[in-house]
Parts: sequence; C-alpha cells; structure tokens
Amino acid sequence: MPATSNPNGHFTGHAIAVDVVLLTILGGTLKLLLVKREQAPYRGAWALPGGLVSPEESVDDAALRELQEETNIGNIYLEQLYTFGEPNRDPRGRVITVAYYALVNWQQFQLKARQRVTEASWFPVKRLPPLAFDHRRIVDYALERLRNKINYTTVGFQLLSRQFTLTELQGSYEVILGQRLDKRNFRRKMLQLGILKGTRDFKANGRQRPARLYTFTEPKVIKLQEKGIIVPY
Amino acid sequence: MPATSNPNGHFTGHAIAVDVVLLTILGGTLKLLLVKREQAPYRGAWALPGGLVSPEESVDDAALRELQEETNIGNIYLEQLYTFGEPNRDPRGRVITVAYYALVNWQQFQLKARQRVTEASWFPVKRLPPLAFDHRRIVDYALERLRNKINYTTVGFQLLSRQFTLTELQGSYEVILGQRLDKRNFRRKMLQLGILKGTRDFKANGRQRPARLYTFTEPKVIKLQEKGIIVPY
DNA sequence: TGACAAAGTGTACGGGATACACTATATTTT
DNA sequence: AAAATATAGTGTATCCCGTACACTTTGTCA
Repeated sequence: MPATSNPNGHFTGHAIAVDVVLLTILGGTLKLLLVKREQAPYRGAWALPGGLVSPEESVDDAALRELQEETNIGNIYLEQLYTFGEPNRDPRGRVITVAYYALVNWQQFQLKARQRVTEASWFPVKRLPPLAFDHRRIVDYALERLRNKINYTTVGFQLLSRQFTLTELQGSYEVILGQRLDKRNFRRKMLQLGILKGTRDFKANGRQRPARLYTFTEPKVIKLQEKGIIVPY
Repeated sequence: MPATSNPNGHFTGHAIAVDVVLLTILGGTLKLLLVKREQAPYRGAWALPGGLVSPEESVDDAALRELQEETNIGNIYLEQLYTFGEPNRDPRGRVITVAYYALVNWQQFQLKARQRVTEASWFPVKRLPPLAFDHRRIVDYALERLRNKINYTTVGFQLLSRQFTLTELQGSYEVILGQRLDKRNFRRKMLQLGILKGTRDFKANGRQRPARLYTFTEPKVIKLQEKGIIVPY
C-alpha cells in the first residue's frame, strides 16, 4: 500500500500514473499502440504505455517520458484526456491515473520504434485484446473524445505526413468518424477553410493520375479553432 | 515533504488535491465562489474550495465532499475540468490537483449555504482578488471551457431554477458569453430545439406583463448533445 | 384609465451544408 | 502507340439555418 502520511498529517501519499492512448492509421483502419506488461499485476497482458509519475517531474513530462521509454517515440503533442481516480482501479492499491492521447503518423513513428525496450504493437481499435486495469475504459473515452474533437479542430492532420493528398486527408476523417464522406463537399470545405496550401509536387500511386500534394498552413489554424471547424456530413 | 517510496520502491507518494470552480449568476454578473484560507500557506488569502483526496475515496467524491464541508453545498453535478501537475505549484511540496467546475442557481444554493464552516463569498469573475496557489490559472481555464461548452451543451440551464422565463435563460447565456443576443432569434432557436416545455404559470416581475415560465425536458437532451447545440450569434 | 416596461412575435436575405455524376489524366498493359 | 485502368479533380441546385431588424401585446401600478 502506497498510502502514507507525513509527520504533520496534512499529506497523504498517492501513486500517480500516466497512460497514453496513441492512435494511428494503418492499412485504412484506426490502430492503437499497446505494450506488453512485464511485471505483475496483469503480467503478460496488453496495456497502454505509461507508468508512475516521479516526484520531480510534471505530469505532462511523465507522460512524454513513459512514452519515450516504452516505445521510443518522442517529440509529439500529447493532449490531456481525463483523470481516473476510482480507489480500486489498481489491485496494488491506490493509483490515480492521468490519461493522455495523441495521433501520430505511422511512417514517422515506425522509424523511431526500431530499438524498443518493451514489446509493443499496433492493434485495430475495433478488435482490441483484453486490456490490463481499466485501460479499456480509457481507450473508449479517448475514442469518443476524438470523434467529437475532429469536428472542430485539426486533429485529423496529425495522422498525416507533412505533405499529403486530399484523398489521404479525407481518408483520415473517414476512419475516425467511421463513415464515408462526399469527395466534392469535403474538398470544397477543406480548401475554403484556408488552412491548406497546394504544393507543386504530386504523388504517384500506381497506374492512375497522380494527386497533388498539400501542406498544412499553421498560422491560420488558431483563428479557426476559435470559430470551430465543421466537417461536411 | 510528502514524497515517499514504499519498501518495494515501485510507488512514490504524491498529495492529490481537488479544487472546485463554482459559478453562479447574481445581479446580472457571473460570480465565483471563494473561501478564505485558514491555514498556511496563503493563510487569509482567497482560494477555490477544495482540499486533499483521502486514500479511500474517489477523486470525484473528494471534490463533492470538500465542497460540502467548506460551503455546505451538495447534490450538484461537478464536471472534471483539468489536472494540474506542475511540480512547484504548491510551496509545501508536490501536490497535484484535479480541478472541477459547476454552475449553480444562486437561490437554491443560498439556502444551503447559511450554516457554513469556512468563510466563503461570491466574487464577480471580472474583479477577483489575488488567489492562493495557481488558482487564478484554474479559474481562467474554467471560464474559457465554459464559454466554449455553452455552445454545444445545456450548461446554461444549470444556473436557473426549475422553472424559468425565456428572458432569464437568455440572460444566463449573455452573461457567460459576455455579449448581447437577439431576443427573437434566441427564442426561436431555443424553442425549436424541443428541450423546453411551457408551463401554465407566469412570473410577474413588477409592473409589466408577466412572462411565461418554462421547464427543461431532460429526455431530449442526450440526442441534442450528440448533434451539438448552436446558440444564435 | 393611462403610462409603463417587459413580453412576445415575423420576414427577408445570405451562406453553407447537402445531394449528386461526369471528365481529366498519368500509368500500365497489350 | 493505342487502349484500358483507376483515381484525381470538378459544378450546380436545393434547403435549412443563422442573421438582421421593429413593432404590437398585455398585466401592473400610479
């Protein structure tokens, strides 16, 4: 039991953990990064990357550090999701966890993952194995938040490379929302938002007409987030 | 210092606190409930109601309990806001705080608040005194979230009594958004949402024509939250 | 009974969400 | 070199909703 009191009785010790819901698109489906637990409890079970917060670091930093340590991925923007504070969510005793989530482009991540410490793997969110602790609940919460958030922010872009085609962008929205979108309406909407800039490059995808590559123009995003982006359909 | 490790070295103790941003409308302005600190640090300063989480209770329960203890207000819905986890936000040592917020109807609260333990008072959010710890930052964050949330949820209703006039409802939206709304558009929008039910009662407000009282029809709200409520203007 | 003050009501305009199908073109195959 | 392929890329009509805007109604109180 971790709970302790210091001499003056004003503080009670709790263990604080962080857990990271990291999502990507791979093969046209949304996938979640899981690591295999090497210690009890739930030894051998799949779990979210994460671990305990050290006394000297911020909670945000702990999330980044754990992700770095367990999956060798770093330098990404983690958004705080929710804090889960039920007394019995960890069989070892009282552990409160602060959950984070992020979307990453799989290709960029793949490179960094070569020399991993922990066994890690991507699972389609529609077919997850049994998860340790209450991690399933955390994942469900993250997915719900994501589907909501894609309607008024630019999270859909985090899944793509720096340059991307409009078809790829539409695909990331479709995977997150779980529904098909109309090509003409989607393109008109995205282009008129003014956050995309066409490049002179094209992407050849086999034996069809190559598609123009676009980039994301950061500066205009802030204003949009105030107004709220509404995606077609 | 509260930080401790247990024998096996796997757990590190942290103090977990909760803080509650409780808002109401009083005299046409948005007000925040603050309590006067009776102990060091920041003794005598105004602070958010809150305190440390006990080992046996959930974080949500702790927020409700602290609010009950310090202000004698209970039985309200607290929404989790954000977890603040910087290492040096409390001069006593490492304290991570989970912030909550809620809107209440002042008249209902007033009754309950008569017999308070701690000195507490409502302050207009535009003229707050210096606050203890990083509570100012927490308040600012709550206000930002609230202004955002009122556009797609029904938080504006929590400020009112069970029966209310459309003018009162509009007033609560105006106070939160900090801008005037058009009466005709506001009424049309609210009525067509289908979440209001007119009663046969009227509220006489002096020497004008009395206004019809409405109630809020809970069941339809869930569907609306999926679609998102857009308030006129 | 007349003044008061807030309650309550309608319409015109513009923009954007929606529905819907064909042409353009680089690549690969024959 | 011509034909087949498969995705890229494009326009229009409709409808709903957000917006702007001002006068009439009515219970109360002097």
